[in-house]
Amino acid sequence: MALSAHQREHLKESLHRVGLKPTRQREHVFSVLLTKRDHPTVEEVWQRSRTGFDGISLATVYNCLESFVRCGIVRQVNYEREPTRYCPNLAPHAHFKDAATGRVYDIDLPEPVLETLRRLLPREFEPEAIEISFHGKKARASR
Amino acid sequence: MALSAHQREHLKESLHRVGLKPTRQREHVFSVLLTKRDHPTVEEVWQRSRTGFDGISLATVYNCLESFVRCGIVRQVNYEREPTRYCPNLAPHAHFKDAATGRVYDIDLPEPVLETLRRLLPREFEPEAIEISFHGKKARASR
DNA sequence: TTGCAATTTAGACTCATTCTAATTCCTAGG
DNA sequence: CCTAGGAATTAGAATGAGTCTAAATTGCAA
Repeated sequence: MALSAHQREHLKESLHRVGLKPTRQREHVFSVLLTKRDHPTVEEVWQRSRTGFDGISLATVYNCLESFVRCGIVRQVNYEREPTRYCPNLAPHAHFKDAATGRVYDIDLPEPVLETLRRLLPREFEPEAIEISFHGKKARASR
Repeated sequence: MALSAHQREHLKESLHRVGLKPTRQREHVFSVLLTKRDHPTVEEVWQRSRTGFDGISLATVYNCLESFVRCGIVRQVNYEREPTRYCPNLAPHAHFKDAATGRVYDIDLPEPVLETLRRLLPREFEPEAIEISFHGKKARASR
């Protein structure tokens, strides 16, 4: 699925802010991320990118994803030391990993909860990021 | 530093619960973890273990740590995809990683806060574990 | 003692990720 | 339209944490 004019503009500006340029590859990989937001690994992004962008290399997919993280439009998600996953959801959220399927779900994080967490820290700690991940079972078969 | 009789007994029972035996190596590695609770990596545990246990192998340190995790007396701590760290603190706690030094600090997690987090989940999610990690700067030079 | 199962060990292996060096692509200036 | 130069892309090599394998050792129970 191609990017909308709005999405393309957003990508362009975000990249520019850190001195990078939009390219065909970056646009395509970004569209892959937006199209199926299921926290894919690099390998999965690569597979998906190759249909629609013949011959795109794995190294390029690594580079593209890294540039998105650098300019702040994509987050990395790690569970233990499994392959890193990529998430274009910019709102503050936690992740829940279903042990049975391995699927990762976004869990909305209201600001007051974040504030509660920050208040746990002694004064000398100045947090820049908070990562919250749940691990467990998910009932039912809803998507 | 050697294990106290109490600690040795605790280790023995914990291992037995999952069908493992206490060994010289396991006791030594466990004492290393208890002596300096600074979330060491495997490599660091290995270095520390070799003074006091000549010739203990890296593979054994990996095995020992894995057996501790299996029987629930040690937790793994991961930041991004850096080498896994090991933590003998059993109380529910979060971690704060200081960007400047790389040091990891334990942050106490009161039960009510955990409950708040669990309540963020839709009914079909059944969490078994919650991981919380802060990342940021720490002021002052206190330990 | 002996036998046996668990543990330890060295070293080979895996695999996600990073690096390298060569090629290709844009684009601004002529 | 050309061309030069910097950025981006690429294939493949390198890295490094962690896992696996198969052989040696250990500790214990009969």
